[in-house]
Amino acid sequence: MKLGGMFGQQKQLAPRVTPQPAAAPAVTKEAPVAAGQKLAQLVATKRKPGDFGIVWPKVKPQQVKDYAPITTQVELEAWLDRCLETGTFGFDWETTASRDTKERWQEWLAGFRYQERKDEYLDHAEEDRADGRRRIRELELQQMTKKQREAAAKKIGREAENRAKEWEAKAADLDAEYEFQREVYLKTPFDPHQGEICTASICPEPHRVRVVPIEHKRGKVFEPMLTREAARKLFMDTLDRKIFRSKDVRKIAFNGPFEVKYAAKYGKYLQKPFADPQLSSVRCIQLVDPGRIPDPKKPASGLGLKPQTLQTFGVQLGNFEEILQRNGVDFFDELDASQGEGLVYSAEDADYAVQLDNYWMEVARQIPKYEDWLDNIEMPFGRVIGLMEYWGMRWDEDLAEQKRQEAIAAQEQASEDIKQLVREAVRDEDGNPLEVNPGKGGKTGEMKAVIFDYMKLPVAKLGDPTKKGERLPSLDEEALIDMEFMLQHKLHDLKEEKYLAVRLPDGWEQIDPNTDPNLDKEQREAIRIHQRPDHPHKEAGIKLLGLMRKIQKYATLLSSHIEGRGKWQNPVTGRIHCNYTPWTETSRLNASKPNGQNVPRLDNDAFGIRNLYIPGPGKILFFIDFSGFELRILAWRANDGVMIEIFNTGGDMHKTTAVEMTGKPAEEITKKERTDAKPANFGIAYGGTEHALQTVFKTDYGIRKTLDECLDMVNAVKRAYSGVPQYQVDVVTEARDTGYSETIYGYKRLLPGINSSNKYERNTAGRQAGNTPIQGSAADVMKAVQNDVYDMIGAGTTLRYDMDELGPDLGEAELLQYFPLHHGHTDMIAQIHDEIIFEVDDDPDTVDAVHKWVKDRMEQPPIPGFPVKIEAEGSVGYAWGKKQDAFQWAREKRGA
DNA sequence: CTCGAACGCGCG
DNA sequence: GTACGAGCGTTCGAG
Repeated sequence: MKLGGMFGQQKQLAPRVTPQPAAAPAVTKEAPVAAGQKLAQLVATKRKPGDFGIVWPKVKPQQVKDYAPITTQVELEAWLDRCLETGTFGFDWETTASRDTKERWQEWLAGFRYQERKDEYLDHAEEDRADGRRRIRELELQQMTKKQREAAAKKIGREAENRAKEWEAKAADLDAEYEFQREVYLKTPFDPHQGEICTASICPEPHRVRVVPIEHKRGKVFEPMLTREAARKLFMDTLDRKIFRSKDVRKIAFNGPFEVKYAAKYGKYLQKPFADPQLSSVRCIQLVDPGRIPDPKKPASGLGLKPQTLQTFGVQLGNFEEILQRNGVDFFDELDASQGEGLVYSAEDADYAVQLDNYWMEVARQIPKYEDWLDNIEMPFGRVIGLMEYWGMRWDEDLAEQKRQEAIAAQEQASEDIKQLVREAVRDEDGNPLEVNPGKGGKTGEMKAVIFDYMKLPVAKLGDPTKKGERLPSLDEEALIDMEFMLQHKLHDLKEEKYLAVRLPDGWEQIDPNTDPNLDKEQREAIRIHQRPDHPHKEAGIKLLGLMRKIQKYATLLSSHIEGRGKWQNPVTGRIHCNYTPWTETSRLNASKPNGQNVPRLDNDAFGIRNLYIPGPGKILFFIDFSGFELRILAWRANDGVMIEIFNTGGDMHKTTAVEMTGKPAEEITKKERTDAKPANFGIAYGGTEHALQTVFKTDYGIRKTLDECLDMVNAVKRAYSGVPQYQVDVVTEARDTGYSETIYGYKRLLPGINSSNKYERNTAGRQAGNTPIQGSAADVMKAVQNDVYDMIGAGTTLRYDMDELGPDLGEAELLQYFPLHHGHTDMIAQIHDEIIFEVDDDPDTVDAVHKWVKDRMEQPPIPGFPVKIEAEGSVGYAWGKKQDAFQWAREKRGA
């Protein structure tokens, strides 16, 4: 190694991890000292921003493996006792298509008649060709010239070939459909509603694993005298009794949500401690070795169990698909898991989950607060993800179809109106009415040509300046609003808007703005604008822009929110199970396939899509959300006395802001003035500017304000809550030093741009530094709450299960009072950042009990001494779009 | 024909 | 050129 590489640390962040950590630069760059001394020394040394001075864990060599199958309950109990001794339970499920799923597949195959239909199509193709050849031969018998015969033969041949090709295309479609369905079928083991656990492996310490083959077509299985259902139940019950409910055993699974989801299928809940080395590894790598993550949007990609085991321990694990392929089978349960590669494959995952957990938690301990955050917030939250994915939300298919038809009709009507309007307003080069294709959303190239080339409507806004290439005119909602405004007021440039406020002298119609000596510059401009003729397409243009806004709304609602959701309905549950991941920059959740966190609000949706989300039979939806959550967190983080006072005394922050903006006393603030203050308040948390505020007013509130007015408002907010701008300066200063921004429980977001020489990058990073502690702390607090909800559901479920087994003990009223939450009756099914959705028995006592417990938990101070009151509000509904107050509902229900 | 960029829009 | 975070559907052009 070159000396420059060892000591020249200009650009160095953290060293790269290698399979041989002895070679890692962090260990070798300084004189060898004892680890403790070294740590102390590193703490004392001033480090570069983003450098955590990690001492990479020493990797112990792999030992001879003790992998073996377990086939009896006695062996299982003994092995779990071992886990109790070590305090470690590394585990992994192998799953397969369930019997029902396999039956459904066989039925589908039978109905699809793949081979039969394919043979039929190909026969038809062959017949068509043969027929063509026969008819060409017949031409010989007819009276015609050679040339005629050749032409006729050519025609017949072409027609026959075309018919044959059509049959072959049908055969190809059949192939494609079969392949598609088969791919879907082969993925069913990932879905607990279509799959089943066939094998489990259990690791109490590195290198020692027992594999439990529960249901396999070959080899020994667990308790072979039992039915497979009974064996699986015995296995899960035993795990639950000895391990899952224990608060002393660390349950470790790589990609924990998957294991948790399958546990939920059997009504099992895993109490903390719960570890997932996928989370600990990626979270650590993001901070100490960010170069290892090529795509920050998908930080876990390339960091699965197998690549990590290779990179960290130098061990190449078996490949699942290859093993199946080599054995010529579709699913794992067709292999023997009691010996050979089936056994080894199962065992390895649990073994290396434990080893990776050990390794990365040693790294986490060297990052301030990270071990705590991972152990108490982030890793246990994987259980919540698994649970919410397991349940999903019921989707009202019939109503959805009705709404789909309505949306299609609305979209088509808007499309027809646009076409007709363009025909009337615009002629093509030949003087004929112009035919235009508006597409689904009215944003095709043809439409752009109509608007900007034919009609020459004014351009209000150009495309994204941060993107390379020419800035084309924008047609987003803001642009459409501004274009309409410009037509109304004869503006050629939006910058002229300010002249509309200029007071015109009497008789301005007759004044020549170019020569009159009594005018100032502004008056001249104003008169010039007012004296302009109307745009030749003023009326048609305004109508067209209105239609453009409508068709875009309909297109979005139809494609993304009706059709785009319905297609994800699970074939078994009929529900929509969206996926969640924690991979966001602020530690928030995200949701996908479909995104369950962006369902349109009723006030912005002509079709009421939230009403398509309904509870299951005998159930009701219970919603509870933090009120003003991020602003409360901001009040704490900025330590702003005024904001804290407002939130703690039930005051009205929007009104207070309005007072500062208008200079009027609080009693005289009008409803409009209060509404005006709202976006300004929300904006400050993002480091908002007057420009952004202006856009929000225009697009969300339909109010036009000048930049100066918006600037005044931004300044008013900063004056009213002086702690906030101070906080924003302080947090940036700190981030420039440390290289990161941090949340309440310790998540850290690296901000490489914070010291950039590029002003834009630096400012962006500065706003992120200010926002991350707010948005990220809100996310952390929500995760802590949901972790406790999960634990409570687990506790209630366990208690009721034990009562069933051991005989009744408590009455339902007591149960609801002390353990209000339990599986299958009070289920947590979704999270939308500051809101949790539950599906609960349609019973006022149950709803009240859940409401009371969850509200109380949510309103606890996030940390001791937290100065701001936290409030949560509950509501219920038989559809997402039909919320009512939860306490009132329960009262009425009891009365009825 | 497939894939990705650009654009636009839904949510907190 | 100036608001934070996220996912997805449509359109269009490159490969």
